[in-house]
Amino acid sequence: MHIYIENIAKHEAKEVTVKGWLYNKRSSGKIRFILIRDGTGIVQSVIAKDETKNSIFEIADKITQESSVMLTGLVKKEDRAPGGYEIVANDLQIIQLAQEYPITPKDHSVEFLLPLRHLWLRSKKQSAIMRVRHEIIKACRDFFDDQGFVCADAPILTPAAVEGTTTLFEVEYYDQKAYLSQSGQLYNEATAAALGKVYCFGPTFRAEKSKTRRHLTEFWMLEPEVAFIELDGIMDLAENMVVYIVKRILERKSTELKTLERDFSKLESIKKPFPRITYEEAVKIVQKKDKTFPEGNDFGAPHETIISESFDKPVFIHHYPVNIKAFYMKRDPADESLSLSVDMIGSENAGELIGGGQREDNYETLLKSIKERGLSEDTYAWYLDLRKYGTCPHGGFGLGLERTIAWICGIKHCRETIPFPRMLDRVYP
RNA sequence: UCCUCGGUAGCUCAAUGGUAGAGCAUCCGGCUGUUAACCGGAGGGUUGCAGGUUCGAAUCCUGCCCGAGGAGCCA
Repeated sequence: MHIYIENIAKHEAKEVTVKGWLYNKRSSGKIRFILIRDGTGIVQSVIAKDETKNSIFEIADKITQESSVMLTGLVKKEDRAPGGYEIVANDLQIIQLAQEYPITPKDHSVEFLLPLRHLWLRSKKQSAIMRVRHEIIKACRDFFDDQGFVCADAPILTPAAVEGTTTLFEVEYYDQKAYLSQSGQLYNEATAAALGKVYCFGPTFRAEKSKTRRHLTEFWMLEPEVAFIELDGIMDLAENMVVYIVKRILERKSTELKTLERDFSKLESIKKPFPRITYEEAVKIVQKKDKTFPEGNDFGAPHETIISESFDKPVFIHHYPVNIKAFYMKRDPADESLSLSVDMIGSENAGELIGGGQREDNYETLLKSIKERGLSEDTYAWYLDLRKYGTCPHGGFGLGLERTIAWICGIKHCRETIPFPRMLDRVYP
């Protein structure tokens, strides 16, 4: 019977077949140990010369790393085997004998591994990250679906910019120009007015010349948008979501977190409430360590580090000055120079994981803001329409998926959190 | 666009102006419980490229190419 390695314990003392790839092998005189991986786990099989067919023993000698194989044998509880179980082989077939495999079980540099990403994904650590990624995606969807949100995805091909105009990938769209989406947010506002509570979840694209551990040119963003919600409600939603995701990964992906050598205590402390500080309070924290930081500026990576190190949980920073946030942010009625915006900085120096806020819902104010920034009224005509036909207080946020995965996995660089990272100067493989 | 660091065997690195080397991988041999197994042997090099200084350059100088980290911008 063909089984997956993750279920091996259920088949103790039974004959099973595993299908997979040779992970590694060791030998000692007349005994061979081969490690097979099938994507769900790794299992050791033992082949002793005097206790099995000669043909199997010869195959075990010949087999190379990453050859595809089919192995049949008896499952035995064995403390000496990694994982606690091993298979006593009585049949072994090579599906394809692999050529010399470039990625050995020793250390390699990212320089070497990145062009080999299609093979690198087979390694223990990388496949663990992909499994955590999958669970985070599923947790995000479940969190919103269970509360009656509707997934209403935004288009990827768009006629205009959401954020700036300098960071767009341009594509030919028949006889006109189109751009790859930087955010689904403006469309979310339309679907939220149709459906009440919505989210979109898909790839977004930014042609920034950024070359840091936090940047990909193609990254996934989860963006909920809610009608009749205000700033505090947006923070509540984000906080509940993050707590839910972290708890679920701890419950369901502990094996993977162990493979990644993650410090569990750092994740176990992610509980409500998260600190909520104003931009002004955040500036004071930064200025304690960097006296040169001018109030009114946006925080750069070193400043985020200072803020992050002051807390052992993610922290919300709200009420940023209007001029460092996008045109659609609602102004604080109590102080017109401030916006009802909020960012969430991850703990352990994970950077900005969430950006969002309450949107400008007044037609005249929004039009003024568009004009002030030199944007075209015509381009945003449909967006302005939303303020003509039953406008209401509303808002939402965007969660950077790859940064969130990197934070939860304790991985430094975002490029390891997506199967095939797209970065400045790298689109292969 | 700017700043910093780097490029030596398939991989990871050493050799600080004087014979280019080690571990892993590969191939051959040994070992009946291995845990990135171990032990012995072999093959493997235009030191990123082009100039220059020098009796002599992987090493010093100039230019270029490629890569990594970071800044700005941003999730």
